Amino acid sequence: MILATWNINSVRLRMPLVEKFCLEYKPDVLCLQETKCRDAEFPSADFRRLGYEHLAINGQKGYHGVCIASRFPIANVVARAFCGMGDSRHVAVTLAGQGRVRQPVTIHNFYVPAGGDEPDVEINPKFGHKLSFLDEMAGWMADENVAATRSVMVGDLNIAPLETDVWNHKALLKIVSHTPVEVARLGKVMASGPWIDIVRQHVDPKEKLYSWWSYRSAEWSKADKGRRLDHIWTSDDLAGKVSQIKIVRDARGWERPSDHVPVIAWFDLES
DNA sequence: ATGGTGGGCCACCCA
Repeated sequence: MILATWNINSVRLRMPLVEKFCLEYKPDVLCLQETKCRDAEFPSADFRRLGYEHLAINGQKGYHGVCIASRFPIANVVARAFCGMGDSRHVAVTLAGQGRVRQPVTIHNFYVPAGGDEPDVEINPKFGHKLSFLDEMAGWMADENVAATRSVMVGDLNIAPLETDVWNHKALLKIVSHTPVEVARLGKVMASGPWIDIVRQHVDPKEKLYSWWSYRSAEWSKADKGRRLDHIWTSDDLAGKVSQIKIVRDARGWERPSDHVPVIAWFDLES
């Protein structure tokens, strides 16, 4: 089972890139963030044509929006609202246990608030919202035992936790996405269950690794001022079933790209 | 320290 996560930054605008990616990497399950359209405007027919007949969409007009597109049947679709707001930042499904997925697997797809520019809750409510969102995630995941067994959590978490998840650790310590306060909050989310950062299990933490490069930086590849904001975690029972990981860096150089690139995990769930 | 570039959508919001 091939699972991918990608902040697409407008699914309608970038449907040609979604198609290119799906034809090249053949993900069975594709989790998108920042779809930026209402459910009725989601290009569902295009996904069905590509073989993704099972869609769980949680969209809203103009902002945010997440979806899970699957070749396998899905059940138990849940879209939770966080922080008492109407933002579409979460959707979850369970893949039925059949065929190449022998037993059910639950997948959570998150788009964590970016948090604004100033890492100070006193003057920046967006930063407060981000921290509250993470606290609520941690509490809810612990209460619901989300990570207990056969679970995957993916998404744009808008935090680069490790020193090697950013191009310059010292320079970014006061930059939202890499502040110690956020990294500690993300640590609490991870401690809400037996979660494993499966990408870092496959890529040495000493190696630099990014999934996002700002639109504002010229020559993104040469300057390489990236951050690893996009994540795939699994419950510990699934960690040994991941055979390969890839971050599709090339996608940042495609025509009219998203500022994020896909992250892919290959699972062996047949045994 | 500043401003740089992209979304949605039509005055600015967001990243």
